[in-house]
Amino acid sequence: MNIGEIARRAGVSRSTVSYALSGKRSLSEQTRRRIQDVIDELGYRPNASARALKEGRTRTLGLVIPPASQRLTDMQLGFVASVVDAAARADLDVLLSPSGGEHDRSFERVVTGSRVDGIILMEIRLRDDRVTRLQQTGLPFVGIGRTAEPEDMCWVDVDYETLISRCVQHLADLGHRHIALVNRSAELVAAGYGPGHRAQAGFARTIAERGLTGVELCCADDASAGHTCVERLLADHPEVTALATINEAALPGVYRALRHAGLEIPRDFSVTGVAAQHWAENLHPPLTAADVPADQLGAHAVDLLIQRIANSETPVRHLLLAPPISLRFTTAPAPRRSADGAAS
Amino acid sequence: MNIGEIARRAGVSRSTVSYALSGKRSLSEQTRRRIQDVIDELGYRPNASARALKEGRTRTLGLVIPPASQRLTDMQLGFVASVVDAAARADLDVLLSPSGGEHDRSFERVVTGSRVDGIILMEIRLRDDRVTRLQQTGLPFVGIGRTAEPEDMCWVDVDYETLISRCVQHLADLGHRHIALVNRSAELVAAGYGPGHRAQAGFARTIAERGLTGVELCCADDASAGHTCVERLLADHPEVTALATINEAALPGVYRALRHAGLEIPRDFSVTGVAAQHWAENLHPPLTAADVPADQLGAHAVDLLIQRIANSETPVRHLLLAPPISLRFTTAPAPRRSADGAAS
DNA sequence: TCGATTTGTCGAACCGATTCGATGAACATA
DNA sequence: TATGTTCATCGAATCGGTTCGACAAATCGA
Repeated sequence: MNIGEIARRAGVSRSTVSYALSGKRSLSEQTRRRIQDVIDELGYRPNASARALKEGRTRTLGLVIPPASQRLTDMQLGFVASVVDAAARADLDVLLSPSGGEHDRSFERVVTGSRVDGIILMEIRLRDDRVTRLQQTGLPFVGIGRTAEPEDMCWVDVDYETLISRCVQHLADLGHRHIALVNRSAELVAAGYGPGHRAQAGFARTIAERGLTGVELCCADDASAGHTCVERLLADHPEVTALATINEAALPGVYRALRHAGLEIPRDFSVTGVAAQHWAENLHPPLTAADVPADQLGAHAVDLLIQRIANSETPVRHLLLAPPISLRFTTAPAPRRSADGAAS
Repeated sequence: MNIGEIARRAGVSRSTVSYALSGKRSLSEQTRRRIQDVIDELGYRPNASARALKEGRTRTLGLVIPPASQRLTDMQLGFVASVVDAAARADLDVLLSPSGGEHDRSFERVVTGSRVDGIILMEIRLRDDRVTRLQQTGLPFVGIGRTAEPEDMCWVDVDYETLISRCVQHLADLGHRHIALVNRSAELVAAGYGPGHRAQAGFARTIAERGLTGVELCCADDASAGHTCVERLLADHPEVTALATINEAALPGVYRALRHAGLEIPRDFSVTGVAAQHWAENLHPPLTAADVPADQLGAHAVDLLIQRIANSETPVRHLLLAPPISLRFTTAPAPRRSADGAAS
């Protein structure tokens, strides 16, 4: 069931069938009809490999995700979903490639075997070998996230520095003087995870500007780690009355630990940060947070990539989003506390 | 940078380079070395489309997921992760295709354009057009889930009927007489979602066998729906003292509604069901549930598919898993209640 | 030393599409 | 009627690999 078979049954040459399919030359209505009938009858569709070989493009995008074994956060899942959706809208397929860990073969295959027309790279580190590798090869790519020197690459990113700064401002405006930052895991930050570092920077800067005191904590990406982390925070720094976080997966545990300690949110303790909208809304109480528009980011990344693929001379473009904080129900004026930090 | 270029630089023919790469014929150590050096120097890798065209296989698996816009449950995410991992271990790539909704073009492209060697189909309905379509085309495929007549296809599935039955048995053994089933959304069940129907069947059968009374509820896949659903349950059926569910996404809301109603889990109300282990453990209190081993299922599906691809005469095989219930902290003996159902 | 076998390499065909230049028929123009 | 256009279609080359048959050189056994 290849193009030759169609041609034979329709009594035309293979090239004529090809033109009927692509419309790149005019055909008599009569032959076009005949060819279309045969195609419909046999359910023929051109072989993707053959087409890719001749055309020099695969109509496929690569999506490089963090090693799949490590659970994706809600936000990451949102990115994947929106990339897949946006690609589907543009009639492009998506090839998934876990990278990092033991999966470097997969990354190399995708990058180097002409399997895809371009790549979307998630979870970029401040220094990232994969970016270097992609720049070597010249394959078009767009990052969701950015390296330390991001000028000569295309990316979309969330401005964690600004967002965490705004969170701290917001808490300071409410009278909180002692604020914690709950970051993502220590290993991730140590490995140069950009959002972690930028959140730190925004936090430290704003704490200093407003003359507050701040505590930084790292926390693994799950609820029980969030629980432990806040227990420790309350024990070691009882003066703290609010926290901001970029670790959405930890939030259920954060809530739980506060409740266990007899602190009601937001009356006794305020919580805010950066999270996927879906996640923030489904917590209880719903989280006052900067809602990361994962769907927009993913779709925009796909758009940028499509442009670069169409014309590799397209200037590199960036999109740095700092969505406003959505006020929900987890921040309130700082409670009055006695000197030792117990709630009044 | 194609095979001809390598051949020229190494001073051999293209076929010799090909044999050097595949090892399918013996070469002198000397020429093999020379060729390998050139390959390493230029970082050459064969063009995947050309290879796929000649070999007649793409070394790619298709993974058909529910429309990405609709959020994946934790369990579904586990399937995706394990499929991607298992495929990577077998040096296969994974092409993602959202299906259903507006994405039928994507499904057709994957199925019919010779883009993949085989397909893994998630979220199969009791009657499923995609299965019919795949059987027509003869493309090897394996379902995660199964249709109403699953004998002539390959699949792996979770035995929801047995699992929910066991949940009810467990609750009955603890003295509960009035038990609810929290199913997934009404639309999903109406659309012929297999697990929904099979859970219903197991529930109804066991309720009858043990002479209990049962209530069935449908509930959308998120926490707030779970909350509403349980509120309604408590209002309409105050005699109910326990529930079983296959709707893991609703569980946080289920817990919350029970707490709001002043019911402590498991003292006043027992909760159990089927969930991804990760999810069950991260709830608070951790859920007594049948832990679905998503990673095993996905890996097994990939294995089956690889076998079928290698030899399409491989007999169809099934795997129906009924993992044991892990006792955690959400079931307890039925509370004594007054006749109108209020806790004593 | 001759024929048989093994070893190492090459050339050509092929996979299934796309696309360019060519060709012949139909038609218009002079 | 000769000439130039336009239209519809075809044949052949091409994309970058793999693989089969051929063949020369080296090695072996008798």
